[in-house]
Amino acid sequence: MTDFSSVAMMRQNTLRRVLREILLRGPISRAELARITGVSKPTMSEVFRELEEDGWVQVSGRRQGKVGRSAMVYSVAPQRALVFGADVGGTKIRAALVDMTGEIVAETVVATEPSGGDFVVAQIADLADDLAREADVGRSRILAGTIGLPGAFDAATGRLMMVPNIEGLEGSAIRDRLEARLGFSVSIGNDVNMAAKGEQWRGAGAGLSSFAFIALGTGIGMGVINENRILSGARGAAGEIATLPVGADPYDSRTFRSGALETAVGSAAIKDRYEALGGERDLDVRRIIDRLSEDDHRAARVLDEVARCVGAAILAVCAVVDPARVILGGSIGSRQEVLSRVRMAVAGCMPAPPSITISQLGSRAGLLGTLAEGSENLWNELFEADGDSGLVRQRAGGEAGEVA
Amino acid sequence: MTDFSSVAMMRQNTLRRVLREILLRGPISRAELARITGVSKPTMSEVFRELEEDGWVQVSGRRQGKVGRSAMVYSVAPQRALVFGADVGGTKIRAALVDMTGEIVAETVVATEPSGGDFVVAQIADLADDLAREADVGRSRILAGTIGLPGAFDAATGRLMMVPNIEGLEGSAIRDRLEARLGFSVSIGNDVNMAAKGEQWRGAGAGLSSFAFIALGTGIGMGVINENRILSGARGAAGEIATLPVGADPYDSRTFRSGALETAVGSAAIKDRYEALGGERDLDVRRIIDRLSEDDHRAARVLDEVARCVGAAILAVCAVVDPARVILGGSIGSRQEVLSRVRMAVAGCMPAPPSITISQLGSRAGLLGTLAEGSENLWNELFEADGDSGLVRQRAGGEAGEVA
DNA sequence: CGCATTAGTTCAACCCGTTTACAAATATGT
DNA sequence: ACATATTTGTAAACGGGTTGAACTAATGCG
Repeated sequence: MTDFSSVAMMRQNTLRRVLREILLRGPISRAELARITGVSKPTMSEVFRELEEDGWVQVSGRRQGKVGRSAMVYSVAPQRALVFGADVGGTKIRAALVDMTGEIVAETVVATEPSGGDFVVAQIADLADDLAREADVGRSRILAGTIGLPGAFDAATGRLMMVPNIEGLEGSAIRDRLEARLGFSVSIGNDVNMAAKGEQWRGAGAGLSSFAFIALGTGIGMGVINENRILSGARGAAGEIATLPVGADPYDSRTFRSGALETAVGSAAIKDRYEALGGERDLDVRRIIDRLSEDDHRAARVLDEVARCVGAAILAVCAVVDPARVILGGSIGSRQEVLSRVRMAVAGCMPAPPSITISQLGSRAGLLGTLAEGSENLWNELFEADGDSGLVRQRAGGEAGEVA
Repeated sequence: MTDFSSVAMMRQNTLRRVLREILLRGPISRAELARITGVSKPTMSEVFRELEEDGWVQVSGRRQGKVGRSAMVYSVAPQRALVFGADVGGTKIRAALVDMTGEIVAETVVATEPSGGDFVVAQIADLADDLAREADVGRSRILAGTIGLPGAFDAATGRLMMVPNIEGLEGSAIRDRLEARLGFSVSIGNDVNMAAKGEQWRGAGAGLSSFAFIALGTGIGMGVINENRILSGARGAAGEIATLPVGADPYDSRTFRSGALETAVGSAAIKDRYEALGGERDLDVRRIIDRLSEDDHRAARVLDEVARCVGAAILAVCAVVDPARVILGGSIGSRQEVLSRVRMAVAGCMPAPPSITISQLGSRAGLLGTLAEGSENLWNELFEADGDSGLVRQRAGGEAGEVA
């Protein structure tokens, strides 16, 4: 909305406007920016002085070769503001730091603390410290962070519900706990939603404003992006498609709690189906899919059945949210053998099926999503928010200083 | 984003900020507003002078009874800016004008021009004229409008697709045509989405930020509100749940084009089912439902079957978008006899079903939704947009004047 | 009727951005 | 090599918008 109209706010706005343009347009001179934005040259110089003093921009060269005086070229100091992202899974935590230009300056993977709860919170905080050290930047330069977690984060109550795999987080005010430990503003996202966001940032969803990401592995889950926003639902449970009435009778008491679709296409279901057809016992799902190349007709039949269920699920998803594309991920969903069968199935039940592709980022999708989400939040805070974004501290009798 | 920081913009911002506060806080004095907003008294008086000169605010009384000098109390001139809304159906067009306080100042219903196309466009334009006359306001005071239409409006291409019931609109750039005729900025919305918006504005969705509205009549359709925004989908086809894989095999070639769910629960399906059970022929669906009170076991069985399908559809919708509530509307959906059966069905397939209620606005829901949507658009244009919102014309050697 | 209190105006001062003018630096043409 | 056109960047004067302080106006209260 419109910001405060006080005189002091005007400079704050100019600072934001100029910094944003430098970020968007890359290395640029003051005169050039003055022409583009309409801000006068004297003001531009003054603004650059403040931004440079505060460490936001730095000289990155001189423009030469053209007629006239050579220009000082400035660019944003990428490490002035960093964003922390972490994708917390039941077994692994992936974490990284990204700078303002979108470059990942440090990344790591560790095993999740099996004790869960506060141990995981502490572990995440340590990761932030480690990464800052690794990237050789001040810890205080991390201004925002996003944590991806399995489960539904209810923004209204601030609590994380339905958390599988990690002990001691069910019903926890995880955001507040993390903020207290990390010392910067934290947002929480569902792991599959984050994977969708990641694919949009630099994966199979690049350039799309509305699409769905379906993670098909042990279980099944979905993240939907609609008009560039994550579809969250009233309790943060949107995309929990395990319960879709597909593959089994939804009114059957056996599927009442576990979810019809998941009992039809989850890893356990695939194994069960394979064994029921007389296939080898205790075989990993990956191995079952591998056997397709050995002309295992049982594996082929099982996969066909699974694909028909996934196809119907995609039909349902398209009926409700109309995605431009469906991206398949997860250990099963990202198999080419599954994709081709799903495409076939979808062609059999939809007159105008969406494009269907495989995740480009694999297991890193979730992490990249948290980085994208965190960067977006920081961007909004710096450039879109009302009032004082704390870009450059108001000088009250002193020098300009740190960020809020 | 942040607006232009030029000096001239500062006053524009102050105007917007002040006008918005007056709208939100109702009748208020200048001194009071100065205290609340932090804007100084001299500036506040100057701003009020401009707003009054331009007709945005007017004196509405004096504050007396308190110690000290009595204050002039101002409020927004409600008819300074009006919004036009129209819900265009196959047989009827409902249209209305709403002022800035949200009060409907004129409303009408007419039969839709059967010739369709340009005739309907002209008809809508005439309605705007008629309503302005009826409300006794200048036609130019209508600053924005929203038209609800059946079909999917693809914002990317600007064209309306899949239009049933109205001739000559398929594939049309309907927004541009309407804007040309109406002379103010127009937005297009799907009729069911508009009904959902209407229920949120002043119906069964009041106070909810995420819910679904399901229209069950001749066909079946849905509008979803997620985080106060309409879920549109990539091609504006979100909520077209006629094709949900419920009630029939989605891979059956007979339901390939018509949609599994719609062939199971549409009016035609209900009649067919009833007749197949040996019920009276050529009976209106409304009459079939009426017969429940006469202990017609065939009607009961048909309705139970339909409710089970709707229940499974709601399960699917909840799995995908997690609404806080499902509102049933349309000629069939708004029947109490249907609601109770659907509630029963849902309890049989969901551990934690959403609340399910009947539309409070009936056939006016769509119209109210267009008014809500149009008001929201105007609000954004006036108060949230970048740069010059044209609230008060820049004085260039003359008096302040009209709006853009 | 005087006083405390609140509403609203006048005026000088300040901050920010712009315009204009000018100094500094660089490529180009002769 | 040198003048010239061109561009960058700074200095000074100016103007618009907001503010704080001082002031006038109006009202309730004792």
